[in-house]
Order: sequence, then structure tokens, then C-alpha cells
Amino acid sequence: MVHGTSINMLDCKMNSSLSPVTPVNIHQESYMGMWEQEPLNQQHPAKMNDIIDMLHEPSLAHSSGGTTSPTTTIHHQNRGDCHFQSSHYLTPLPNLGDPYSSGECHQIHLEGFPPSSDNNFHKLPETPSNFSENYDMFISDLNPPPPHQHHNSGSNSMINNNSVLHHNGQCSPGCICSSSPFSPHNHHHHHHHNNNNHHHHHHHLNLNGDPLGALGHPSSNSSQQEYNWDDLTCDPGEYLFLPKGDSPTTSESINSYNTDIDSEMESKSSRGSVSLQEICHVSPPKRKVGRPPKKDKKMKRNEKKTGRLWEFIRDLLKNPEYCPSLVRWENPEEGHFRFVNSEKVAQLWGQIKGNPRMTYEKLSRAMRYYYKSHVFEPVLGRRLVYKFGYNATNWRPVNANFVSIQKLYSN
DNA sequence: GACTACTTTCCTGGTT
DNA sequence: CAACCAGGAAAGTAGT
Repeated sequence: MVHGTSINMLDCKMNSSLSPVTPVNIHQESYMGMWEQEPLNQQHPAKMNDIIDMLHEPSLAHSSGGTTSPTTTIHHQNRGDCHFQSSHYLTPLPNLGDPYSSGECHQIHLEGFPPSSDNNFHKLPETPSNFSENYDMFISDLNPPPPHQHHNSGSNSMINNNSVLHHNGQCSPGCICSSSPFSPHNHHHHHHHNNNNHHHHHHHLNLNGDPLGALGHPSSNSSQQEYNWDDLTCDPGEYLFLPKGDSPTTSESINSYNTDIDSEMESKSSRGSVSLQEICHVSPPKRKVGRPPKKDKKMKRNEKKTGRLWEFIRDLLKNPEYCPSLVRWENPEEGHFRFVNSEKVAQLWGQIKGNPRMTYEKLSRAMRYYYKSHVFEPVLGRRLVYKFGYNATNWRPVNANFVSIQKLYSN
């Protein structure tokens, strides 16, 4: 409640069983909720473009069988201006891009921070901002207060030119204590296991065809080398700068990248700008010693897994970027949903499967096959309407159609 | 290699 | 007529 503002949760979904094709979950990062900064006492009207994406790592939730994520990443992003070239993440997580991201989204920025400008990704607002406080509240709302705290308010926050902020919530004032079973190291361990999946889908989802003209991360269709995320570690309170869409492939490249940032920061701060230490911790990644493990067969199999159609549909409904624009809930309680743009959904599905010949005709045939297994049920007489059957899981929406934020995605 | 589950392609015939 | 729906048939893919 500092500075007369609070952060209210608008939409929040737990992602206990996201598929590999989850639009928001290209394996590491999955959309979990959207939060709006809202003035207290209605002093100022809430702005729709004040928004924070909360990202969540599903793999750990899966493996632990729990719903608590050991890694909470705040992702304050700007997709609107498509400044992808110069945008950066501050995150220990690999940036896999957002293959579904389109250039159509509105600009998102948080009040108190300067608007995007090209090469000052570490530029901070001249005037004090209440972002840190809000952010901390956001985190504490998310997780119960930890037994002890690692950092002061806002010390882990970092904003870039595109208002891209990633934050490791685990090490934030609201974090889960590092002595918990979900330690950062465990967390990276899991990254390691999912490594191959990332790589595969990163390519798979960014085919050159791009039939929608807006699919695929603008900078992620370059031929990327092997990811080496298992070489990276990140201790509590430490962050890596990862260039978005041009993800470093080795710890060395990240290292040099961070060194560049460090020196740039240094020069900035010596010229009277904000000191780096006031903003965040930046530490070089550490390399694991020894020979990296061989890829086993299981890994290779996982590499090719693209998920099932019904999971894809379900996950579209969970993504405010596609719900309600491409697919929307008709009756969330009953599980009724409708294709708003059937052909586009089919194209998306085709992208995921690497099949540019996919059409709604074919997709709908596959949908009808699900009737037999009761993953979907027919909704008779309603065009483009299906419903989830009793064999579909994890589809119930917390905030169907994202009513409170749909303006952001309705462009 | 057989078997299964799922997906894609093509199709005929119907409805909105 | 366009777009959609129902579902058979067959081929393909991937996992067991």
C-alpha cells in the first residue's frame, strides 16, 4: 500500500499440467497470472496497460507433484513495439521466446518506469518509483513470507528498455527460503532435464512459413546453436542477463554478455546514473565441471513430443493472447468453448506440428475423434462449439476469457 | 515386427 | 453457396 497503490490479482491460473504446446509454456515459462497495478481509493483510474505477467515454471510442479513453484519469475514485458532485437531478460531461466507472440499486442509498461527506448535497457526512472514496493507486495501475495529474507525491497528488480523484467521470486522478499526442497539448484537441475525439449520446440515452433505473419518470435527463427542451460547456475539473488531471442548458447557467451553489461552499467553509474548495485545483482554463471552427460534415448523421444491436440486447445483457452480472440469460453462451468477464428487455430496447430497443410476441416476431424474417448463432447447444434469431456483435465478457467485484461490482447 | 493410440488426409453426405 | 458437422476409411507417426 505504499504510495497509495496496490496490486490486485486479475487472473491467475495454476498450471499443473501444461502441455509442451502450451502457448505460454514453451517448456520453461508458463503464464500463470496477470496483475494489474491499481490506485488505492480510486485516486487515479487503473490503467489497463499496467501489467505484470507472472511466469511460473511447470516442470518443477510436475516433478514434485505439488502446485507450488520453486521459481517464480515476474515478467514485465512489452510485446507491443516489437523491440525484440534489443530486449533482454533478466532471468536465470532460458529465454525460449514466445512463439505465439504477435506484434499486435498493446504496449505494456508499468507506471513509474520510462517508456521503451532503444538501447538503454538498464535505464531507470529519474523519479522514484513505487514499483519496488508494489512488486514486493505482489510477491508476498503470491507466496507466504519466508522464514528469512535475502534481500531488501526492490534490490532484485531490473527494468530494461522494453520494460522487460524478470525476477526470480524465490529470492525475493517474498521468496521461498532457499533451504526449501525447491532450491535454485534443484530448479536448474530440472532445466537440465528439459533442455532438449526446449531446443527442439524452439525450432519447431518457429518454422519459416509463419502463415499468420505474426507467429514466432521475431528473432528466434535464426539458426541457433545448442542450448547449454545445464551449464548455467544461478544462486539466490543472482541473475543472468539473457538477450532475448538471441539466447547465449554457452556460459561463456553469457559471461561475456554480462561483462559487457557490467561495464556499460559501470560507465553509466560513474556518469552519475543509478548504480548497478542499487538495482540488482548480476553474477557470472558458473560452469559445471566434468564431462557433460550423454543424451539418452528418453531425451530424444521427449525432443519430438509436441503434445496432443486437446491440450493445445485447452492451453489456448488459458492464454489471454488467444482467448478470447481465437477461442473463447461459452460456458466455463460446463466446459463449453467456441472457436472464434477456426482457421487461425488450425494454422497455429499446424505450426506446432510442422504441418503447413493443416486446416480447420482436419483439425475438427481430430476433435470429433475425441468424442469417443470423452476428452471432448459434442455440443449439438452449436457451430464451432465443443465442450470438455470427463477425460479432459485441468481445463477449468479461473478467469474465463480474461475479461479484465482483454483490451490488452484484443488489438 | 506387431500392436496401440493418436493424428492426418480424404471422402460422402448432411446441416446451418 | 460457404462454412461447418458427422463419421468411415486409410495411411502415417510414435511409443510399447
